[in-house]
Amino acid sequence: MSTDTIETMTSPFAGWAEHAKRELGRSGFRSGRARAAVIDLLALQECCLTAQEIFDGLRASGQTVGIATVYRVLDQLTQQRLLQRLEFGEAARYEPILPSGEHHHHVLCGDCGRVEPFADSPLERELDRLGDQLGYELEGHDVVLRGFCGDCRTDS
Amino acid sequence: MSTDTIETMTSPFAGWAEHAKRELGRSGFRSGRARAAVIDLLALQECCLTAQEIFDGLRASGQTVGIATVYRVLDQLTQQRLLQRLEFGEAARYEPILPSGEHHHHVLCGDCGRVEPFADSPLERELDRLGDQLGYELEGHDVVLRGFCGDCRTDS
DNA sequence: GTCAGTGCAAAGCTTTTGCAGCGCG
DNA sequence: CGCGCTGCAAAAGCTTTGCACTGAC
Repeated sequence: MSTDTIETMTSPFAGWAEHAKRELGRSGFRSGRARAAVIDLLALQECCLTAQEIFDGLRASGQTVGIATVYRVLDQLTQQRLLQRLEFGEAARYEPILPSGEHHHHVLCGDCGRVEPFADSPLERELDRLGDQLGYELEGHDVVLRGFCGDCRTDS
Repeated sequence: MSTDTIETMTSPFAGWAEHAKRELGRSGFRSGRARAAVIDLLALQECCLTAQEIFDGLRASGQTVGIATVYRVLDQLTQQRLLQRLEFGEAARYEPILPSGEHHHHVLCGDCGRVEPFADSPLERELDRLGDQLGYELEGHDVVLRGFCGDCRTDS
């Protein structure tokens, strides 16, 4: 509150921090400084972060949180289905799961390294259909597109 | 050669070993015992393997190959676009890329841990369409479905 | 003969675990 | 005031790198 910037207001994860804390309380977790800091930082993002990025981000804002605690918090939140764990390349990335069930996937540029989110309903329907077809009770799915973005593409 | 089993004949990656070796030669790589062993083992698989599984598999068949060499070979093959690197969970997995461009995706069971391949043309078309729509020149994509297989599902 | 290919051991990273102390409920 | 939450340091994977030696061309 108080001095939130425009960026904060337009974050796709607005309201998620409160949701997450409420859910944790409901599940019997106690509240703590470090966990609140991690949750608040995640809620301000546009897209997914690594544990190290979270650790550095908190450091930069003057908050000291042990890296082990960052990992523990990410693990708890993932198990409570409040975070989605993503695995591209080096380190695992995490991003909030919205209570609405809305979610997106990622497209990576192999040249500049950018990670962009995108959402698409037909794709979601197709994936659900596939789960049924395979006889699986689906719990989630990841889609990662790799290529070259508009700025980096060669168009040989 | 010599005592190939039926399984070998029906492997989805039949012919890939020769293709891979030919491509490497064409790119100026010299041939070597360890690399040939890794390539031959991969060509016999149904689905993706981890570096450790390859190392153990070679050991089991009496071939000694350093784990570092396994990683180096996997890295070279991936860079030559002869292998696809996949990242679910713990360790990275690798599987042959067929020259025909045919490929499949994976569905994981969260209970028994099984990994099954599946292919679906409508999904591929949808993903290509999305790349265009996003302004990306797509190079590849990964799709991972997570859930519970027919044997493990609860169907509450 | 030269230089890529290989094995072993050591180093590097990400992630997890042990343990002592702090603080929420 | 008990037990969960935290931080630090150590440990535990997976993966990469350094180096000396072997072997392909």
